[in-house]
Amino acid sequence: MKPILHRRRTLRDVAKAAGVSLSTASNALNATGRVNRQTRETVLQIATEIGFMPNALARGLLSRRSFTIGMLTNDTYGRLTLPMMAGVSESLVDHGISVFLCATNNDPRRAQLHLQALLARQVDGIIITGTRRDLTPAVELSGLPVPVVYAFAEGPAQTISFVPDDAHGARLAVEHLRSLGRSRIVHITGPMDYLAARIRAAAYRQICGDASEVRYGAWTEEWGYEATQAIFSRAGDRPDAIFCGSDEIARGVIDALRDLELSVPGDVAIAGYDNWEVIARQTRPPLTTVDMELKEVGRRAGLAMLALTRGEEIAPGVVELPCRLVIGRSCGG
Amino acid sequence: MKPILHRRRTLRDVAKAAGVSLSTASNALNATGRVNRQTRETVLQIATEIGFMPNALARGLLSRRSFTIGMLTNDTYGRLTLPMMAGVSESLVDHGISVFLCATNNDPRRAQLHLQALLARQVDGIIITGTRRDLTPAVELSGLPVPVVYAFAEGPAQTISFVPDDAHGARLAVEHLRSLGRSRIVHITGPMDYLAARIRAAAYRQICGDASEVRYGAWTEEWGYEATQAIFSRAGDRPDAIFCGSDEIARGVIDALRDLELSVPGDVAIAGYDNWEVIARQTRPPLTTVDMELKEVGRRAGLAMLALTRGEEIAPGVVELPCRLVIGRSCGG
DNA sequence: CAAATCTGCAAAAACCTTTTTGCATTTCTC
DNA sequence: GAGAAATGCAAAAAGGTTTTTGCAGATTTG
Repeated sequence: MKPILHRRRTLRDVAKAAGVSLSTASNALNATGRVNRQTRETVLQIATEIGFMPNALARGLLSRRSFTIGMLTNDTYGRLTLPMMAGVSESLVDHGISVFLCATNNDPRRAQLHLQALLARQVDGIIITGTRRDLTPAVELSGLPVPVVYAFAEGPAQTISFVPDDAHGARLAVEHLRSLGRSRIVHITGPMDYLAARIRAAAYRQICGDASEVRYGAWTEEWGYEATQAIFSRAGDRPDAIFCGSDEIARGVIDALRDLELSVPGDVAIAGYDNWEVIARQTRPPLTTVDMELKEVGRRAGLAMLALTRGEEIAPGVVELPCRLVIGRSCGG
Repeated sequence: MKPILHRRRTLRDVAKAAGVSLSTASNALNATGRVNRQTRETVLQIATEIGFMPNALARGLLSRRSFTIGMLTNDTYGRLTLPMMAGVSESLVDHGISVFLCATNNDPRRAQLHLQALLARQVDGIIITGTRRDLTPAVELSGLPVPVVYAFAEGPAQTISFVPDDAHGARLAVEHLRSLGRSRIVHITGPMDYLAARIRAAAYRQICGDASEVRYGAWTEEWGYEATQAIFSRAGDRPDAIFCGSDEIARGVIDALRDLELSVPGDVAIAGYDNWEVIARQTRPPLTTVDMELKEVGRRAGLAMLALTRGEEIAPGVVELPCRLVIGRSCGG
């Protein structure tokens, strides 16, 4: 298939058709300078008639702003990136900014390649997103000629980052469980080398005090199953609630409880984390879980970027954004 | 934080530092024209020294090719888009092409907005991705000044589309089940208004003939559970295998079988569809499932786009790409 | 009514790169 | 050693837009 590539219309076409000069046509379209009302209307009408659309390349060349930004992600799966992307887009599309998405696949060489390409394209800024908040970027980013913002990843000192408030998320879940009368709550979560896991565990410990018990492992269903088996096979008091570090873990936990012939939430209440809809909503019972509001994280990062590209100053630091508790049926109440 | 925005280096800077004219500098860097070896080396060295990087905007303005493409998606969740995006990127990044990702959220107004922006940015082409192959795009795309390619969506006549070969995927699963000695296979799948569901069902029917039974419903775990309950609560022969239209359905089916105290794969073998890793691998037992090779779909779409932007001709039509069977333990064997 | 102000438009410069053309030198050929 | 060819570089044009400057003619002011 060979598409008909009719040459795109330029300002010159508009000017010629309207019988005015380039500058007048430009002024008319942008409502700048001094243009007679009648003239302006003629130009506007002709512009829409022939489908004129200003060439963003030429514009960017002149203004030294491309009205584009780059987003570098190492997420191959998309579960974190796309919601954030939606937030970024949402905050920027109305300001005429488009987003280059670059998947690095955790390959430093590829990341470097993408970065070079973005800079060559004169992006106005770069947003780095990670799959965990304590991941060092695969590429050197200091001394760039454009502002950098981190989303779902903590940048180095003197940079700006937006991350979910893990402590807040953990408190939401744990306090919800306690408000429902549960007192023997254990916490099954992911690997200890995840900063997010440690922060959530600390928040949980602060609330539950001496009664607290944290089990670090993996972000998998299997680990949730295994940990639950271990917990319920030993002697002594049995927990009446489990706060899980992810919805996948929660799912494994519920599976194990079913095999142990314990009811959820009757015998044990379960709280998840992530609000990964496909899991959370389809688990039986549907999970009560913590939503990290990734879209909002993206939106805030986009807004910060917008301010920076305008030359406004923003205080560096890590901004922690509140989470939201999604009520399912796994905690009862 | 106010970043230090040291002005980006231009070719003029290089030329001045090297003591040559703009044209010579350009020729030296691009290995065009006639340039003395010594001069060229000097220019090259200075260019790397001061970190010169040609301005893609200026380049694009001149060459009338921006070396960018736009990707329009209505997938909010990201499960389909990001793998395809990775494939698209992979086939294009080495040719110096970057990708604008635009999430339309199924909102025609937003889609139109993104489309306008892409055209203004002089993209060399547009890739449309859908969440199902029979989805009409939210925006008018005929008569565009740039080539359009569809990925995981069938475009109208005279366009180019790449989709997974649903019939092939279904055959892979069903024939695998049969090769393991299963003969009473039922098919539980999603809504009948999905073309993909109908194609897979037809392929399944062709193999199983009179013994075939298709249950259309929803792409959910719940539906899988419910359909399984219905099938096994009636009188007559019980199936020894279930071919599921999605991994989520498969999961619901397995759940139901467990409640019926039937073993998987001992009593009933289960095949899924999608190879949605988080589900497929973490189900107990891990699913044998069909992978649609989304990355390859994206890669092929990218390659087609590349050819089109070079002015090569490509025959229109729907290209169906083979699927791959991923062996888990849910079918035994 | 002369001077000052305002109005409407055009010309030209600028953004940064690539490519074509042109002009001196130098090197080769007979 | 004279004409032809090759070499090395610079100047200029082009791509599409925005913005500054300039210049007439119309209108207002004292």
